[in-house]
Amino acid sequence: MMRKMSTAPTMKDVAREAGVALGTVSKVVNGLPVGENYRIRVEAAIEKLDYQVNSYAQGLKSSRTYSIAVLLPNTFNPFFADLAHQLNLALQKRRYKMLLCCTAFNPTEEQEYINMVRQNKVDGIIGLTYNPDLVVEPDTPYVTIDRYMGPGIPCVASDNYAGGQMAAEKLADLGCKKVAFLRIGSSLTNEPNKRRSGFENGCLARQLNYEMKILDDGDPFDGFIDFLREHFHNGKLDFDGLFCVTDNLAFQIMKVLESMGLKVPEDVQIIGFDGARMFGDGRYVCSTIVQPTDAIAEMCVELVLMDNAALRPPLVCLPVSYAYGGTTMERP
Amino acid sequence: MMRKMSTAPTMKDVAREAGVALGTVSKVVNGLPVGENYRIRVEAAIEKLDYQVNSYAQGLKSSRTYSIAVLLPNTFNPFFADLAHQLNLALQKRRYKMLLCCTAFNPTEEQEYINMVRQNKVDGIIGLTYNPDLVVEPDTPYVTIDRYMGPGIPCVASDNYAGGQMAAEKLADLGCKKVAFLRIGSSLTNEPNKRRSGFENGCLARQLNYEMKILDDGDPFDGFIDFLREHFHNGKLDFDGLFCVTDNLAFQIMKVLESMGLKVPEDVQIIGFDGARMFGDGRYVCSTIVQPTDAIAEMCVELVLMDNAALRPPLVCLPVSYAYGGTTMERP
DNA sequence: TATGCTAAACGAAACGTTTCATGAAATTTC
DNA sequence: GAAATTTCATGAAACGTTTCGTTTAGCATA
Repeated sequence: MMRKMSTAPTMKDVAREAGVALGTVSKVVNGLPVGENYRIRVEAAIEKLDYQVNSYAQGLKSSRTYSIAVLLPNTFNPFFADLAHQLNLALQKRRYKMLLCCTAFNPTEEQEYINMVRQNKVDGIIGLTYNPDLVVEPDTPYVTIDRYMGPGIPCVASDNYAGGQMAAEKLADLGCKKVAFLRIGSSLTNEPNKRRSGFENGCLARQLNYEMKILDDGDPFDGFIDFLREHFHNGKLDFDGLFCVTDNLAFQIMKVLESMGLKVPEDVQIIGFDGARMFGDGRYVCSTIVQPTDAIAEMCVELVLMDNAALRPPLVCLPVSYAYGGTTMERP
Repeated sequence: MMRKMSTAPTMKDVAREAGVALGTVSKVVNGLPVGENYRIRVEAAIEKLDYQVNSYAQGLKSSRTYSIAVLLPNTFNPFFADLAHQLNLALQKRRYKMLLCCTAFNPTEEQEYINMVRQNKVDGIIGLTYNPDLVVEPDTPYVTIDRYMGPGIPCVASDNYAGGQMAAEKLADLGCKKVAFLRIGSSLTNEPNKRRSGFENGCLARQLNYEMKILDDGDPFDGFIDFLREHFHNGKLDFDGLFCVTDNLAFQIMKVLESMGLKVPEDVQIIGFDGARMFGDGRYVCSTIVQPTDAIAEMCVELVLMDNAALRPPLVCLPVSYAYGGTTMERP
């Protein structure tokens, strides 16, 4: 007496087993109101047959897929890694799946992923992208991180302006007299660019001398080396403090300073931005302005799943904080 | 004269537009042989209507979803982050999507994700998991990283034994006289455990004195601190070399040594395992045995997508290499 | 007991593909 | 030139859900 076990059980099988109609099973599965005795019978049948809904049939019928695509440049950079992790957590909490797409900062990749994801009918997209003219399906909720892309597309970011200001104030508090701001990155208008104006403002408020060295994405890194050399006389740097636009940059700059025979933080104090840590819980890579990745992730998920699109704010800025990481002079 | 644009175009729309049958459109979309003139007409219609296949309908009908679930503990640890990235690359190359699931080393999470993923009818699963008795759907191809789970479930790993041996040899080459192996991690049998025996063997071959301190997953980290204290007399450590089972551990141990007033690598040389780097391309966190994450990822994808399950090897070991990271004495 | 009303189960239709039996057209063969 | 063969477009059926108009059962009222 063989049972046909060749194929996975469907709702129809459950209905037959429980002696109820198809629609009733559907209701039970979706938690809709059903008579108590029916519910019990259906649940027993589900248990017995080890029934699992087929989410492809579900997706086809209801165009609700419980999956969100996340576009990030990579998972190398601890900031992105952290973001990926927090997004995964926030989505999981709501029983959503995360489709992770690494774009390598490549505008073509970004667009291709968006297209691919359209086919997959994800319920929404959360993207930290660099393509200035990304074409997104207007009917798929889209939320960006760090990059304002137009009305109807909310952008979630740290309070970059406040972060820049905080960095300036911290350097001033730590006794710096002449500082510099180093930035390399996208030349598009985006939220992280506000770090510069925040920093400038902070310096002005504290009457702190400052210079800027701004490179664009394609520019060779050597630009910074040249800049530092120009300000290097008799074994001493003109600056006693540096604010680097990211921890990644700070990390690279430290290597340059080291090769010039300069000590961090004794000769130059450095503050980065992002809050990069080595193993998720290790110490910070450098003294840094920490982005609240947990809050950012939570907010992104909140917004991308929001029913009433009209209520979505165009820009959400979340508070940053300062963390000691050994590249500034104070004791932690 | 309004076109109905309310809903996305379907194959039926394309067929009507091109004046061909539904099946013909399907063939064109799937690259099956079709008369040249038909193909051209269909392609024009697809272009014109901006048609995108609905992969949920596709998945329902063909039970081929072009998506693979990847289970990793997190994306913090640079090794996992690297793996995630390389897997993403390898999958993307074959036009597969990656469903990333972070399990936080939690057996329950792991099982829940497996269950969730069953519903989603992914084409396969690649998992770096810790639950010893994970129940996986036998009809979904499963490939593990680092953990042999039984026949029919291929395991991809670095050559951990050779890596351990390499670490011992390196320490011997660098002039160490007495070394120690520190390990914390899962007590299950798994591939990384072979690092110990490889190391032991390497030490014996080179007549290098060694000790071991092995902690299990739940054990408090203080076990290592106690161990080091026991071997610390008059400001000197009994060991001049340490092999830590992961870079993460090496990183933590370095902090302990620092707090004891010991200098790395002058007082103690340290070799870790994994090949963790800060920003994907920064320097290594410590001198380390590097795992070939690219090859691991490629192999996992290869195996999980392999048509003939019978041909899948039970275990694949891939070659590791040594990298200088500032915690050993040689110049890079 | 007959009537009206509510609540909830029922089950057919539809979602957008793939597949396959059918048949038409083109090609080959004698 | 007719018959046999091959080639390939056709379109209906099926995949496993959700939805919604219909029907039935249950209960209160008179």
